[in-house]
Amino acid sequence: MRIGELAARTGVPARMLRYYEQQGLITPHRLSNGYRDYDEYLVDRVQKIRGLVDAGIPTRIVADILPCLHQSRTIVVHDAEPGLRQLLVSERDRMTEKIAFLTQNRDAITAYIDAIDASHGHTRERLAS
DNA sequence: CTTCTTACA
DNA sequence: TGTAAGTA
Repeated sequence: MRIGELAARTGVPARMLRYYEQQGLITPHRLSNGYRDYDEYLVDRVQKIRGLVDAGIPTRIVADILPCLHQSRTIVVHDAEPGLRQLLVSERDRMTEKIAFLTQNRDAITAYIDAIDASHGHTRERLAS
């Protein structure tokens, strides 16, 4: 598929798909006309990339983690590089901290939303969200 | 009409 | 990340 379809199916802008390619996160083939040609499995791969990046993981790190997520759910590690393990451990810890941080913010926002609902009177129904 | 690259904001 | 330009 071409970039437009992949963008639509993943929700990731074509601009970012080209960017991911520059970062070495994905390597689509090229059509005779020069257009990028993405394989089906890249849909899943891009969604995983977006998940990692959205979690705040720098793309350079994502590039290291990606090969571990080799398509299927089974994690296949070819090279058990010692440096990578340590890197991932520290990244995971950062994720844990970030999750705690986000959890606090989410709860704060929830409280705020409740306050808004409360101020709008109890007779009004909330049909929209 | 979609995509490509490069470059600027 | 969005957008403009000039192509293929």
